[in-house]
Amino acid sequence: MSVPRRGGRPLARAFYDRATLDVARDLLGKVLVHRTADGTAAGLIVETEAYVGESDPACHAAPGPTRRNAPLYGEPGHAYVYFTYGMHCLFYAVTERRGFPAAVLVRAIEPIEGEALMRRRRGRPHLAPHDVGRGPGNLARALGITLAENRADLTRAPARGPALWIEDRGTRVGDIGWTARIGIRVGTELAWRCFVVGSRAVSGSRSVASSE
DNA sequence: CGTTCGATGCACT
DNA sequence: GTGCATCGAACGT
Repeated sequence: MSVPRRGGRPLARAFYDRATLDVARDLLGKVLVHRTADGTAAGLIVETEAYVGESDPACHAAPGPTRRNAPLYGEPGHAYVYFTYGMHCLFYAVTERRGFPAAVLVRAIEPIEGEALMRRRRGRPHLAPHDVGRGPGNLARALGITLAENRADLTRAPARGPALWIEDRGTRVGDIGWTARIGIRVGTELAWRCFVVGSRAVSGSRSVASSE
C-alpha cells in the first residue's frame, strides 16, 4: 500500500449512510484517530466486520431495541462502543439510515501516529508494531476508546479538544479478503468480515489469514 | 504451531 | 443468574 500523507478531514455522514458491507470494505485503508488530553493516536484500519439489522442473528440488534444497543438505531456516523467480558471495549461505526440498526466493527489497525502512547496504554512496551492494534479489544485499549466514547459523533473534529473520527489520508490498500466473522456463535454462514490481505496486524489465526 | 481456560462487569430476561 | 462480537497465559504437539 502507498505511503500515507497527513492531514485528512473526518469522513462525511454520507459515507456511513450506505449499505454496511460497502462501508466495511471502504473503511479498509482509512485512519481511525482519537485525540485526548494524553495526545493523539491513530491507526490504519486493516480489518472490519459488518453487523446488519435485526435479521442478522449475530447483530446486537437481533433481540430488538434495548437500552444497550440504542446507538445502532441512531444516526449513522456515530460511535457504538460495546463493553464485553468484563474488561474489553469494542469500537463500531454506526451505518445505514436512522432507525435501521447496523454497524461496522473495527477489528485491527496498524499504528500510524502516537505509537508510544498506544504502547503505554496497552501496558506492554515490547509488543511488535503489528500487535499494538491487533484485535478489537486491543485496538480500543491502545486508542483509549472506552464507554465514554459511546455515541460520539465521528464526523466532527474540532481544532482542539478531545475528538474521535475516521479520515482518509489517501492510503490505497491492496487485495481484500472476505471470511466469516470471528468470535460469534450464530450467523457464521455469512462472510461479512473483510481484511487487507498480507497485513500482519489482521487478527485471527495467522496461518489461516495468510492463506486467504 | 495448536487448544484450553480464567479473568471480570454489565445488560438483559 | 446467564452469557458474552476478548485476551493472554499455560500447556500440548
